[in-house]
Amino acid sequence: MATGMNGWKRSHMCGAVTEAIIGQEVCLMGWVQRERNKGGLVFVDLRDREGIVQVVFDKQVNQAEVFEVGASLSREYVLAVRGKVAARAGAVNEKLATGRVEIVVSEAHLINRAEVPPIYIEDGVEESEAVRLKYRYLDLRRPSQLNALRLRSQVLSVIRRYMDVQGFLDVETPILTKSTPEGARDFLVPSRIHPGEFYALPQSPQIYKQLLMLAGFDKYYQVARCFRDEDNRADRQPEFTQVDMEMSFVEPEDIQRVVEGAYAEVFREVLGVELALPLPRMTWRDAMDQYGSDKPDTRFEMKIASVDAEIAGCGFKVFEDTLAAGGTVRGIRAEGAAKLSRKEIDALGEFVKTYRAKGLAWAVLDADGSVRSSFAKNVSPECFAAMCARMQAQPGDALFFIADQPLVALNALGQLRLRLGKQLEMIDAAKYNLFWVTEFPLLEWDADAQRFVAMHHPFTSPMDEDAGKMETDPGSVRAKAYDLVLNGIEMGSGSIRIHASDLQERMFALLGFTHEQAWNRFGFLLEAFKYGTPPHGGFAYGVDRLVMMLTGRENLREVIAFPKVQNASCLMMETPSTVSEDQLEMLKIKLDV
RNA sequence: GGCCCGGUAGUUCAGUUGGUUAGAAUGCCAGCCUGUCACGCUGGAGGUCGAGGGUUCGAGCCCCUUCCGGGUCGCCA
Repeated sequence: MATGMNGWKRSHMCGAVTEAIIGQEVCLMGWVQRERNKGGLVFVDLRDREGIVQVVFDKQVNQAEVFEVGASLSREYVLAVRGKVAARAGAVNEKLATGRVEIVVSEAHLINRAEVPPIYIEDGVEESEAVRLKYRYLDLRRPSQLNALRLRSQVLSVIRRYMDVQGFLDVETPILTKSTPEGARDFLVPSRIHPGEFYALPQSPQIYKQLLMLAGFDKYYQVARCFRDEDNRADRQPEFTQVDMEMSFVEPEDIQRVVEGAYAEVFREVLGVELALPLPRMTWRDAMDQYGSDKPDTRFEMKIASVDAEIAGCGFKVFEDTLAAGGTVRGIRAEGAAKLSRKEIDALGEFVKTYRAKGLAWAVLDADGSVRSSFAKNVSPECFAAMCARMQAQPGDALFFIADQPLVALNALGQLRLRLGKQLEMIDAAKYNLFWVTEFPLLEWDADAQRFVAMHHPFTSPMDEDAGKMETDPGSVRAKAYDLVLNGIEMGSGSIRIHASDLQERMFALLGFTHEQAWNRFGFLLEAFKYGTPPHGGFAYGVDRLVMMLTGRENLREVIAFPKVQNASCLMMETPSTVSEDQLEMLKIKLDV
C-alpha cells in the first residue's frame, strides 16, 4: 500500500523542531516511534535520524480522514504530517530534546505501513546481538547505533581534511591483488579469464604504497579496506578499514608527527579532548619488561618487576630450575588485593595457564601482618622478605609471581595485570593514554618453522646502529618500527622501509629465503627497487578501532554498519553462500567439501 | 584446531531433586479512553524448550552428537 509523498516537501527534520520555530507551519516525514491513543486525542512520536518530536491528532479539530490516519498508526509506520509547531499544551517532557514543543496536525499522509519489528527500536534495551544483526537495518535505527556511525563519518571527515592540508595525495589501490606469502591468510578470488588462477584481497596496500613512493608521490594516504582470513575477536573483523599512509625522505619522527597530529585533530573535533603533543614514547623493551605487553594499558601502574636476584639460592626448586633453564621469575604487586578470596586467587592461577604459564605463585599480605602464600614455606624467611621488599609490598597487598621463559612469564603477567586492573577497578575510564611504542625487534623466532620471521614485514628497516648485528645476533636487532597504542589497544603500526637493495637481500637471507625465492615472491617489488628508490616509511591505523575507542564500545561490530560475526558470516545477508554449478563451471572450479 | 559461556513465547528472562496442562514481564490482537509521553483500563491470542539420538514409567532439566551466538588460546607479517 506504499504511496508517494503526496506531492509534499519535507520542511524540517523531526529532531530539529525547536521552540525557535513555534508558530510555523512545517511538513515532517519519519517513522512512528510510538503511538499513544487516548480515544479522541492521539499522540505520535515521530522519529528521523535527527531525533523525535511529538505530533498531536485531535478528533475535535481534525477532519475525520486525517484523524483516522492518526488512529490507525503502528510502530515504524512511515508518516508524513503537516501542521503548526506549538508550545506543549500539556506537560513538558524534559527527557526529550523537543519536549517543549509539539506539532498540531492539520494534514496527515500515511506513506508506508510496517510489519511489527522483531526488536525494539530504542536504546537501553538489551537484546541478543544475533537478532539485532539479522535485522541490522532496524538495529541501525536506534540512536546509539546511528550515532556511532555518525561519529565514524565525522572522524573520517576530520582525517581527510587534515591529510589534505598536510599535502597528502589520496590514491586508490587495487582490491584484486596478488596473494603474498608470510602473514595472514588471504581471501582468494578466482579468475574466470585465467582458470586455475586467483586474485587475493589485500591484507593492506603495503606493496602498492611503497611503489607509489618509488613513483615519486612523496606523500600518499588512503582510507583502505583490508581483508584477513583469520579467526575473529571482539576487536578483529575479516574486513576492516585503515587509514594507510606513506611518506618519502623521512625518519620515524616525521611520520609520527603526522599521525599524532591527525589523532589530535580527531580528539579535539570529536571529543573536545586536547592531546599533548608530541605523544610520549616507550621502547618495546620497556613495554615488555614493565607491562608484559607491546601494547600496554598505562592507565594504571602495577608494573612487572624481576625477583631473579632475590631468589638466587632460595632453595625453592621451581624458581631455581627456571633460572637454571635460562628463565626468569617476575612478579606484580596488586595493591589492596588481599581482599581476594582463595577461590578468586585460584581462578587467577587458572587464568594464567591459558597464556601457557605453568602456574602462579602468590602471597597475600593481610592487613594484620599475617601472610598467606602458595610458596613462602618453600623459601627462607630472608628470601621472602627480600622478595617483598623488591616488590615494595605493603600490608593489604597481594603479590603474584610467574617463573618461566621471559616471554611466557611477561605475557602471562601482562594479561594477569590487565585482569586485576579491571577486577580491582583500577582503570580510569575517562583517561586516554595514547603513546608510541618504538624500537620493535626486527625479527621474531618461529619455533614451528625453525626460522626467523619478520615481526612487522620483510621490508622493515633495521635501526642503523643495529644493522651490523643482523648476521651475528639477529634476535637482538631493533627495527625502525613503531606502534601507536591507546589504552592498551594497538591502534596501528608502521615503519621505515628498506630502500637499499643490498640490505633487502640481507633481510631476505635472514628470513631464510634464497635469492631465487625472494625474487619469485617479491620480484615485481625488487625489480622496481632497482630504479631509484627514495628512503620512505609509513603507517596505518585502524578506523574501526579508533571509532570503537572514541565511542567507548568494546566491540568492533558496534561501529561497522554491516559487520560479520565471529565465524566471519553475515547474519543478515547470510554470507558466505554457495554458488550455482554454472558459476563454478565457468571458473573451472570443482568442490571437494 | 582447543577451552569456556549461552540457546525456553515476537523480545528479555524464570523454570526447584527428572513428575499434572511450561510461567512472568514486555510486545502483539480486540474493545474503551481528550493531554499522554515506558500512557492507562478490560479481554484475548501466542511455545518444534535450537536440532537429532539416547537413558527413564516419565526429559526444558541427565547423557551423546550436531547446529547457532558470544568470549578466548592458537592464529592475526
